[in-house]
Amino acid sequence: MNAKPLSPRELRIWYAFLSMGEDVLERVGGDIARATGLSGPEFGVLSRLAGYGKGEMRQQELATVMGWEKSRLSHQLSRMEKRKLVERLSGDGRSTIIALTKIGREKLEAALPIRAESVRRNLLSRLTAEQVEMIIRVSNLLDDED
Amino acid sequence: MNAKPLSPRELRIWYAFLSMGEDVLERVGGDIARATGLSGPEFGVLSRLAGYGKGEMRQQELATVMGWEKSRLSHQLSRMEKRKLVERLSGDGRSTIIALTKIGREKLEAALPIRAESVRRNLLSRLTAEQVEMIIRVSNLLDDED
DNA sequence: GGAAGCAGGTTGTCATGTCAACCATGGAGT
DNA sequence: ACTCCATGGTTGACATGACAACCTGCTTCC
Repeated sequence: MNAKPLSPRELRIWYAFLSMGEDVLERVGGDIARATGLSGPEFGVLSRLAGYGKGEMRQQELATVMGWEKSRLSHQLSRMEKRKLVERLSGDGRSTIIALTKIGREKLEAALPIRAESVRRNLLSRLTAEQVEMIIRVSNLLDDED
Repeated sequence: MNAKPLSPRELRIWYAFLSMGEDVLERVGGDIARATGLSGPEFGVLSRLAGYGKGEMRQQELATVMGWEKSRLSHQLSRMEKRKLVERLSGDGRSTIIALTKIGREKLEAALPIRAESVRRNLLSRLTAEQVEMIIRVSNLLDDED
């Protein structure tokens, strides 16, 4: 357990891997923010809410589909509630229902085509079919592990 | 300018791309943090400092090689100074020299093999030669664009 | 020499994330 | 009924990040 530090070649691969993700994410997030004022996390919450049923979901379920801890989601929802993007409806006592507001839905509708255009321009249009296959394969690979 | 929303297939690719980066980054960062107590940003600053000359660099130069804004770096250095990982030496009046401390260097030395092992285990060992080529190619592609 | 301007840093404010401690409700088991 | 306790949420403290406003020495240029 005293591995040799990464070689220059290994370092290059590692940095390339890191910058690949950061860069694309920043571009797409920036496009959405400039067009609608929504941040990445805000967009994420709104799109999940809209994607299930009528734009309502139990908070715990929302946390699960987003892959977030409960406290992270609670903080995020508090900020979004202040900005009228979502509202908290009292559930059955120990649970809480999160619902899209009118404003939240409108902003989301405006953001969807922007994201589509940006993802296509910044990522999809630059990938060959083999590269797409690889992304899916590597991603599945990594998801499955311990 | 009213693009159709992403299709389910496009969405799958996008989410796969996102999770690929997040997941690996979280594992490597977690390994380093558990072993040494260093966070990702802290490790980044220390390794850049050690990588150039004797562990000293002008603050502005450090910002450039990290690709960070000056205010982000200033905040980060303040926190790291409080933890005795780096120190600020007065430069020529309008500049500041940032230097590794003994503690900073020791923690960095401890972290390097951990990172190497973790990057190999979580990324490099899972990629074929073609996949490595592709990562470098896609990354270069994306770096060059406006 | 004096005004303008810029480069290098700092600071404040707010959004985002993580972690741990805490609170409240609904059951389970006795 | 009463104690326990797991589940669902909130809160506080702190690290991280982005952005804008603000200082402060040089230079430049007239």
